[in-house]
Amino acid sequence: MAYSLSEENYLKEIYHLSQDGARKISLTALSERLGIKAASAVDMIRKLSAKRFITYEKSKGVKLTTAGAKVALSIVRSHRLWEVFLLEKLKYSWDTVHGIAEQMEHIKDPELADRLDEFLGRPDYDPHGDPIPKSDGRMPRIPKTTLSDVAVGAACVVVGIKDTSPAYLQYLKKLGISIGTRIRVSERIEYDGSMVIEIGKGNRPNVSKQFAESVLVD
Amino acid sequence: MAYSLSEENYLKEIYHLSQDGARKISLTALSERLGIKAASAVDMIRKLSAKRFITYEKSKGVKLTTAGAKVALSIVRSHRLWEVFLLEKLKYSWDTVHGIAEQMEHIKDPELADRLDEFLGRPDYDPHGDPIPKSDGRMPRIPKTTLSDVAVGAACVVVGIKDTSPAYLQYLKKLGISIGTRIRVSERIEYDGSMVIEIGKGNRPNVSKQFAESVLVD
DNA sequence: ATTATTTTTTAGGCATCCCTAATTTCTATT
DNA sequence: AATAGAAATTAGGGATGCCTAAAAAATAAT
Repeated sequence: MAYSLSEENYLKEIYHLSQDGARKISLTALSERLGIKAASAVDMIRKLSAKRFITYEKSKGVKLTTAGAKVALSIVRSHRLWEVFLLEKLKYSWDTVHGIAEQMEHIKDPELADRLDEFLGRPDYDPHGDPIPKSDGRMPRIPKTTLSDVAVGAACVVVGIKDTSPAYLQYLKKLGISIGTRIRVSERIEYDGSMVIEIGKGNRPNVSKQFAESVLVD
Repeated sequence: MAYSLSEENYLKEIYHLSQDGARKISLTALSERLGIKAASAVDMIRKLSAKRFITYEKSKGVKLTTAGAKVALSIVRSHRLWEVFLLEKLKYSWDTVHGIAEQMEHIKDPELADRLDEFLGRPDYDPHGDPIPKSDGRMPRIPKTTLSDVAVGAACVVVGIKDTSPAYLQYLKKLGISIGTRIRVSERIEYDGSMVIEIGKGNRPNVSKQFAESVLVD
C-alpha cells in the first residue's frame, strides 16, 4: 500500500511520541509536533485509521498498528542512515544533517535503505546517538552511557553527541572529536567532575563534566 | 524564490526539450513529456511566466529565462550526480538509477550538489553518458564518440552507455565493462564492423559493431 | 455538582495541481 | 479564401492537506 509524504510524517511523529514515553498521544500533542492545527489532524487520523495504520480512541489516543509501526520504523531507519551519510560522507556539520535527512527519508525505493546501510558499513547509531533500526525491525541497544560515566583507565568510542549548539560543535572540532573517535579516560578530578582524556596520542585535554555528559559513547 | 516540485519538473522538461533541439516548445509537446493533459499545463505556464522563469508566446512557444535555466540546470545537475552516486556507491544497476534520481533531484539544500559532486570526485558524465553541469553552469563537452569510432591501436575510457536493456547490461557485466573501464581497440574486422578489444590485461573479446555503438567513450 | 478549561470535532474555505469536456484560435491545405 | 485538423484555452470539478471559527464533548478545578 502506498502512502503520501504527509502520511509518513504523521506515522513518524506518532512513533516518536510513543518512544518518548507518552502514555496517551492526543491529537493536540500530535498536531503540535507536526506544526499544524488540531482540526487538520482529524482528517488524517481518520484516513490513517481507515488504512489500518493506526487505531484511535478518544480515551486512549492514537496508537500505531503493526503495519503502521513498520512504516514508521522504515522512515526512522532511512532518516538516521541519511544523517550518517550526510555527516560522514558529505562532511556536513552535526547540526545541519537533520533538516536535510528530513527530506531524504521520503525517497521511495525498496532497496535503498539496505544498500545505503551496506555502503555506510551498517552503523548502529546516527550522529545524535540515536539507534538505527535494522531492516528486520530490531533496534540496537540505546547508548545511555556518556563520557562522564567512563571509569578512569577505560577507553570508549564516540557514537554520538547530545548537544548540537554551534559552540559545542566548534569545541568538539577543536578537540578533534567526531563519530568513531577513541577516547581513554586518564584521570577524573573529584572536585568538579572534570576529566583528563586521551585522544589519539599526545593529545590530553581536560574537559568539564558538562562537556563529558553530552558525549555518547559505547 | 522558492518553487514547488511540480514547477521544478516543468522547468526541467522545458530544458530537456530545448536541448533536444526543438525549435518551438508547444504546450502539447511539454504536457506529453510530463504525462499530463495540455489543459493542465496552461495554469502552470502562466504561473511560471508570472515568476519570470519562462516566457511564453503562442507563436514562439515556451522558453526558459536566465533565471529559469538556472533552476533547470541545477535540477539536471542534481539528478545526474545522484545517478552517479546510486550506480557507483550503492551499486544499483544502470537501468534503475534514473527513477530514484528523479526523486532525489528535488532534495533542497544550498550546499548539497556541491558536496555530493566533491564526494563523487567531480564526475563529468552520468552513467548514461550525459554531461553533468558544473556549479557555475558550464557543461562538459558532450561525448558523441562511441567505442565503434575509436581507431585501431587507440585507447579510451568508458563514460556511459546508450542502451540499458537487461540483455545489454548483462553482457557488459560479463565483459567486465563499467564506467571508467579503459579499453584499447586491437583490431577491426572490416567485414561486419566488429572489433577485438582489450580490457585490462589478457581479456580480449570480439564485440559486434552494434555493441560498440552503444558504448560512449572519451 | 457545577463551572472552567482543554480537547475534539464539524463546517466551510483555500491553494495546488491535476482532470474532462467544450470551445476558440491557429496553421496548413486545398 | 475556405476549411480541416491541430493546438490552446476556458469552465467547472476533484483530491489532498492545510486553514479559521464555532460547536460539542471530555476533563479538571472549585
